[in-house]
Amino acid sequence: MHRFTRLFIDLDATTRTSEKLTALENYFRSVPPEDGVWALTLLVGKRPRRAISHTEMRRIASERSGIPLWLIAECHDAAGDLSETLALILPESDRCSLRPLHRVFSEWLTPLRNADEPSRALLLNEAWDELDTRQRLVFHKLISGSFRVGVQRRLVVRALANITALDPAIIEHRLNAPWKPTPDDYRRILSPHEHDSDPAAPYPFFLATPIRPSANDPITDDLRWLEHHLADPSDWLAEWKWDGIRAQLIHRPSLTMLWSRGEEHITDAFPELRALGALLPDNTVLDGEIVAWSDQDRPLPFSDLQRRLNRKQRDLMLFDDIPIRFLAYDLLELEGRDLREAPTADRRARLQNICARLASEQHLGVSPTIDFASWEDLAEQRAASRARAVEGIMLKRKSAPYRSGRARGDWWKWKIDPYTIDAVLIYAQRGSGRRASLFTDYTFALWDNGELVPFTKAYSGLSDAEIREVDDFIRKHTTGRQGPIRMVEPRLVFEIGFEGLRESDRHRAGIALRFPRMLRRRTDKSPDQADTLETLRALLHHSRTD
DNA sequence: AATAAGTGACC
DNA sequence: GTTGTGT
DNA sequence: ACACAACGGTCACTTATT
Repeated sequence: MHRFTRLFIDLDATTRTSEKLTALENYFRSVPPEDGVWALTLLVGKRPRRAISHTEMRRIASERSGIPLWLIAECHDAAGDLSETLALILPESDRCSLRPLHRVFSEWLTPLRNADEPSRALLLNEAWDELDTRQRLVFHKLISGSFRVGVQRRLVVRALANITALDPAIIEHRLNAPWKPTPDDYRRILSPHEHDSDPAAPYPFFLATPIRPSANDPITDDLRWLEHHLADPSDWLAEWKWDGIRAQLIHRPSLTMLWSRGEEHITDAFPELRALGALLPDNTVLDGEIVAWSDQDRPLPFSDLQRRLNRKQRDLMLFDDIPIRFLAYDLLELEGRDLREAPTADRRARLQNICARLASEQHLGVSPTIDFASWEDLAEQRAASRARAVEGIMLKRKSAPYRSGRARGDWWKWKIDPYTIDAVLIYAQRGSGRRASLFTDYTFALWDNGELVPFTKAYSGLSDAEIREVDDFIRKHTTGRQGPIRMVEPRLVFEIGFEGLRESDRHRAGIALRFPRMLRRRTDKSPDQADTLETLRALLHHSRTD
């Protein structure tokens, strides 16, 4: 526990990649597999679900420290983090626990989850007796299900690659296969032998970058941007950007599996697709999109598809209500040969060959390429995206290999221009972490019969400087409070951008937005010039019919 | 038993 | 998914 | 350019509270 706490503090203390990397390498070099595998689980895998509720933790801490609950709530409000607050208010201890990390799980965390209430209090007190302040902080995060630390998977992979002198891609591939926090699995993941990888694991996905991503790109026009950055249209392959779930379909002898982008095994949700495996040559891996597909031969909304995911009740799989297709767009492996280094155009040709034989399969299709003569031509076709129920266009360099992760340059997404609407800021809430001291979380409203009706929240889109301005306004123009929420004088107007909208009964306005964000402050507009709910309803109606 | 709140997957 | 910041 | 942090909403499911 002391080494892991040290690692946590080190990772938290810096934003420098090199320092994080060193901290990770030192840690993994110094701990035995029993502990290393738990650390690995915490850093790249799933954080433990909570073993005790905040309410109960607060109460037990209050009993031990003698600090009343209301005061703890105040401290929590000021500090912004309950684990930290409780670590600080408990009677100080300078003992430092040497209990190894795996025993923290087996002797504290697991029992805590299964114990009854009095035993939970006993266990917690026992742990507090042994841990120092920093260890308590980490421990609280572990047991309350809020453990998070500032490293992402990639960095951990790099650290392990450095330790083992293996290619990061190999580590990545091994981590993609199912593993459990056991010393054996840990040794396998760190095995210096290159081919100890699991054939059931998906390849790391290649992700596209949005075109014109940086706000300060001097070129503001999409067509100019394409001409400048992608140059010759004939070097590029265009496809529709489907609104579905990215997935790899892996077919091994007597085994077909489907993996999502988050490396989740989702085969069980789509048995129709597992059945496709039998039609493919052994050891074939397809990359593509699972899309809900109407009998009108067009995509259904994403939310329909989502209903097929995470289902426990297998008897109600909605096969007929929500039919699906796998639209393949890449071939990563064929008959055991890894094709990722081959040019995109070649992989495409082979993919079409394989799927041509299966043209009658209703659940399988090749995502068609879009013929286009010029960028202008493609822009015109893109304008039909909403009508086709797709999200825009994908552009892939014909000569490029299949890369891993969000590598820039070869795969681009050119999404449809977002919808926009001008709305009034009416509530605000504090952010968390780096933004704990500022009001960064905003609720927006539209006019409806002379009344402002809240319809969405948005956080992203403002720079720190703009946030400070808005925060200042909120502090000076608060009209009331409800718990952590401040009511704000309805004076600021923002242009809200979003990708789509649908009816929803979770919101008073009856409509929910997809990917809402602030595009800009409308200082030129007064609140009464903001849009109405009627405008939004009209957009909703329009989006269903065009 | 019914409802609310939380979690984790997808986008 | 989107976005802004820091290195 | 990249990694990271802080956020939006849905759905299905689980756990806590009434």
